[in-house]
Amino acid sequence: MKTTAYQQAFILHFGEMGSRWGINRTIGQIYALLYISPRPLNAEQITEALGISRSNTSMAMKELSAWQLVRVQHLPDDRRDYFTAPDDVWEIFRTLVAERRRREIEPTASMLRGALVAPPEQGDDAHAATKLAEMLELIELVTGWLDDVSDMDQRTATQLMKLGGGVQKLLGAGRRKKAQKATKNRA
Amino acid sequence: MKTTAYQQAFILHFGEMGSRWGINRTIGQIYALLYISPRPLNAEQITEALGISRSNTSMAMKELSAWQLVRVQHLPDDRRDYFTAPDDVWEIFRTLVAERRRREIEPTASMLRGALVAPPEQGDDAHAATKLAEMLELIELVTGWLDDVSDMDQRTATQLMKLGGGVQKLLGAGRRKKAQKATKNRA
DNA sequence: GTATAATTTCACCAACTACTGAAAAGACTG
DNA sequence: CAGTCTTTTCAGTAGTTGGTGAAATTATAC
Repeated sequence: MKTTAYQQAFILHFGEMGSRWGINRTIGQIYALLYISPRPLNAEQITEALGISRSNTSMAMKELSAWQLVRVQHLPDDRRDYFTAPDDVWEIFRTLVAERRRREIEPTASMLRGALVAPPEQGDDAHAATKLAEMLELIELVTGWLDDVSDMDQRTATQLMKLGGGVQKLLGAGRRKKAQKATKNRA
Repeated sequence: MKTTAYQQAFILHFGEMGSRWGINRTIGQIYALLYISPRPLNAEQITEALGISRSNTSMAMKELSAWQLVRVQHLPDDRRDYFTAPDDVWEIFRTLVAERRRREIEPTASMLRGALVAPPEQGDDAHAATKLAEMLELIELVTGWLDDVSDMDQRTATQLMKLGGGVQKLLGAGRRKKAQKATKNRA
């Protein structure tokens, strides 16, 4: 497995962005490689393409599997594992949203729910409880919405998002804050 | 400045989640503290409340300011800086979305645009270019939508999100993937 | 069973990040 | 301006994370 300069640019970018996205360089690179690869790759090919150690590849694949971002498959007469990224970006997007929600938001939502079971009613604690409630409400609103969108097929979701601020017309109200904007011609 | 056990729980949770959110413990704790504090706090109070060093507080405030997540204000006859988090969660949410977008998505979108100015037309590079285009399209769709929602006032956005999958009725199409769901009674 | 191929685990080292205390810089007062 | 209060910077260090090679484990073949 050798990669072209064109592919390299993309792979290296994902590696660098990895730290901002909370994943490590190796994982970012591997995912980029799998995403653009026209065929499944085995661990050895990945190792060679990226110039990393075999064990590093192994650990990264484990992590990517935990994120449910890769599929394993097998070729006839070959017992090595071959990996692919789903080829539908929309599916990848949904998986990412679901996993990030589970890891980064759900624990907080559940802590907040716990703190609000018997909210204090006096003093600064009462004020704190009010703020926690506001935060929880927003979290539930947004995650609920994300659930709804994840349940849509790509076509519907696309339609919905392209509609953008235009949805207000449908809702009947006309409360835009900053007049026009990009909205208009994305449909 | 001392914190109650109730406040502590919230603050410590944010500190722990910090690593998952890509911020450090100190920053998570400080933000939690400011968020629930009924009044502005100065650096010394924060330092004391969290049991960290004064210099750590200073660096954290610099970082939070860079994220535009805190406001500085002054009290009469007191030359220390007093910090607050915006008290509207919706505003905080918008800031977070905008900043994450700027730091975590925009660099990639711009790299993709660059790679697609003169896309290769043959072989594996051509396939890669197709995948990059798909990714860019999704990114633009989602960020465009986020822009639209950020421009809405909280009321409108809430209404929109509560509507959830119900928007499909408005759109006229009926393509839900997994029949009903939580959607129904959130309005 | 033994041999071989493929994968995973893990102790170790390197690189990076978070935090501190001390010193410097900046801002205001009289 | 000297003195004081406040904030910032920074070198050093502790703690964490990332990546490797060697060894162990698992899976298949003969």
